[in-house]
Amino acid sequence: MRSTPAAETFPAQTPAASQVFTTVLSHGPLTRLDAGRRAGLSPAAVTKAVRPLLEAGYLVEGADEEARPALGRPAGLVRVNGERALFIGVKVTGDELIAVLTDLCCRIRLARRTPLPDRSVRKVLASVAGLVHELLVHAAESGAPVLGLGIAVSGDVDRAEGVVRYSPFLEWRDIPLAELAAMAGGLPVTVDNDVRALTVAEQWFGAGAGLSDFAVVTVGAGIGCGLVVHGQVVAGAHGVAGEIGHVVIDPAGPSCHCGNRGCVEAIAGDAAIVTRIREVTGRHVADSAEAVALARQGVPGAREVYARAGEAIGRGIATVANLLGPERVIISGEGLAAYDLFAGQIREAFTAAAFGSAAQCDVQTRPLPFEEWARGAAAAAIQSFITSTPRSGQG
Amino acid sequence: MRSTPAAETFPAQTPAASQVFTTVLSHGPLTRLDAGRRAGLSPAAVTKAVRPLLEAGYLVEGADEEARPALGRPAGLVRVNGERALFIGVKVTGDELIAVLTDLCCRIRLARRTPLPDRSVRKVLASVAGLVHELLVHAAESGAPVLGLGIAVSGDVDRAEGVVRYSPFLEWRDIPLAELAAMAGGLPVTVDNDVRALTVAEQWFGAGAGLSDFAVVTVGAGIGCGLVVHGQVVAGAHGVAGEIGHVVIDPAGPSCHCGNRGCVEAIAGDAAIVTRIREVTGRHVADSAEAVALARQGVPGAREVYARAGEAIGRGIATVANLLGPERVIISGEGLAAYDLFAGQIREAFTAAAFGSAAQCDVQTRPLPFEEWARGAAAAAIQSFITSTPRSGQG
DNA sequence: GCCATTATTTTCCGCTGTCAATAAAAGAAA
DNA sequence: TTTCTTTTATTGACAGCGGAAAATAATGGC
Repeated sequence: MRSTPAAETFPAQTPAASQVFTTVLSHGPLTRLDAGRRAGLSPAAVTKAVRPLLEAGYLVEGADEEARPALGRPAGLVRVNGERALFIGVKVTGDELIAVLTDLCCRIRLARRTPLPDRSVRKVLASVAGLVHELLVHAAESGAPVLGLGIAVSGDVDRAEGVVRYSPFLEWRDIPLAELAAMAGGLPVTVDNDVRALTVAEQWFGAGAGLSDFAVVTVGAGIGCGLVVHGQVVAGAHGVAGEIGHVVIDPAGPSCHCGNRGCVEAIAGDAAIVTRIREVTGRHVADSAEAVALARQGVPGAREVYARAGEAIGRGIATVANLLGPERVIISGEGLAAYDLFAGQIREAFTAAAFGSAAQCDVQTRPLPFEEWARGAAAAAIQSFITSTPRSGQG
Repeated sequence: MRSTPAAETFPAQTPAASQVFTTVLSHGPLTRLDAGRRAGLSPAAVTKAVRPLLEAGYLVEGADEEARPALGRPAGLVRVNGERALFIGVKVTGDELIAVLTDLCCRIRLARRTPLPDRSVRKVLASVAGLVHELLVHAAESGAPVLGLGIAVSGDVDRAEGVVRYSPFLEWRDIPLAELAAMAGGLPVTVDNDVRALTVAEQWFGAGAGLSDFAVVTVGAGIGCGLVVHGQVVAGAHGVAGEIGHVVIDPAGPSCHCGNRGCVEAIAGDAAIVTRIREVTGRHVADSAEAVALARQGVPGAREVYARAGEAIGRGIATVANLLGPERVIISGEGLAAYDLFAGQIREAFTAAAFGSAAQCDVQTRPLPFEEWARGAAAAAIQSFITSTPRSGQG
């Protein structure tokens, strides 16, 4: 039954050990005292938690040369040994696969992309296996073991079960992807929704580190949103959450594929912008790159389309802020390439529509290189590896 | 410094004991086995947790006469002894105080309301003290001790600190209400936002019992929303959360006191409906009761105003469902008196605007008697009492 | 009366994290 | 150089929580 080899498991048996490790992972090198303070543990507990992790090579010690206070015993810093383990993350889009090899600190070692002519589960799995193999070969040279594979798919994904319930882009329904991929690749597999995976990456390795309530908004072909509330990623009781793209901004707006009018996505999604610019300028516009170019050239009407998109996004973010009161909102996504075209409107619309002190929410932007989605998948795999119970876990 | 007497504390030292008690509180009489199953504990742990609570009188045993399976040792049911302790909840509105005396199961024993001619902190405290005294006298007859006072106020309230940061209705800013009321009344005081308090009541004693993700939407003078995500009430990083009333539904809609146009509250709030019906029908309409009457009589235009309000509420709820994917939404509030006038539209708009399986969310309505807000305050007090750490807690 | 069956309690037992005391690693003072 | 002071890390004893398994309890059926 189990074709996957008994993979290495993470030597953090106790809650405290997990706690300490993730704290060090997210907050860089820390003294044992600081780690304890952050994790709410006594120094003694940190010492005990750290030892097996040092022995297993997941943590390393290194003293901080500069910035040492003149008095007292110098602090010994503890940090995660990124070299200790590698992970692979794969993002499956409608027409291509993006894969990255990362270390334990989720730093990208290598990225690959390959077109995906066929969306059948079989073919996708074969392509994934091919990419994974390629990355494994590279990883073998570095000597570090690859300990997990994360796969990110848009749509309704049940991470705990490893099942893709429904992915409209891929036209998949109830595919036990984790199991299938584990059989093909021999690695423990984590499957998650793409936006949630990206949110995990921000939560552990990005601008969300240490925050208990924040949101990630992705702007691109679709408009998505990952939410962290009470320190946990929101998954939704029925698999749907963070659908900011289908929040209705203007009931008189353009119609959306979801059946409504004036969704954020129907105004600010890539396709919507391209279509609208085509209509407004009368020119032929092939893709968003051209749309951006037209707007930057100052072609009449094109700028306004972006302005309107920015307004829609800003309103959507304000809605999230009004409902959840996050500490921070991180805007990211491929669409950020056009950020200069709508940044002002996003901020303006957000400030106008945020209620009371919800406006205090810190709205940031982060560039999103194309491998970022795949990195999110790797982050999910890292998370699974670290939090996996050391019992006989199945792929 | 401490003018409050050393009040009785809840004898649940261990997490397991708290867990078991709240489980029994929310899910009625349970066998020890069932309680353990629900709380994720072994039967042995339940026995140990239950004993001190029985001894202290917070729990009582009672066998279930009917519905006993023919075989095996009959189960001994454990339930909360409501008589063991009483709590007082007070809701402060702009023009009146509502107070209730409840038992430990949050069942209302007595309700009182009194007009509030003056909103100064001094006067409000005096009125609260008067009402509390009156209820205390009644409570004394029953012999059960009153162990906590909850105060619910609309606006930005920091429950942990017991401070009202800003309440627009009362025009209060940074009032350490818990401390002030504790000095006046001699009871441990919990101060919370009114909608959050109501949400706590639903979470522990109502339709949210046992759910880890749900929302409470209140319809009335304002449109509010309390959220429970991952089993905890959402408070917002900056004190604002659940502001569904100021989610913009229609940028071309009527202007709202918050400065925007087309907020849910600007369409479906009591004042908005009355104003609009006045405009549409040309008649004099004094308050919502008259507005409802006109709509029920079939006066042309009045019904449509309610229909539009229902649509706005339904859209707002759909927005919550799209973003958070709650298991259930509980609609409540004074405005529910007009439920027959907009129920259809709420449901319709919700179904239309909910994305994908977010539409599976169970939308319920619950009548909201006038004392319900005060009961929410009592629920908050009960929660504080039960979860209070048995260290030297301050009032 | 004995047995099967289910509920509850008891009796250990492992394990976790805290506490308080101790060691370690400096620079400062003598 | 020695000794102090200061801050960090470690150690070992310890309390207590919750689990596993075995014992006990309460029934109805045979």
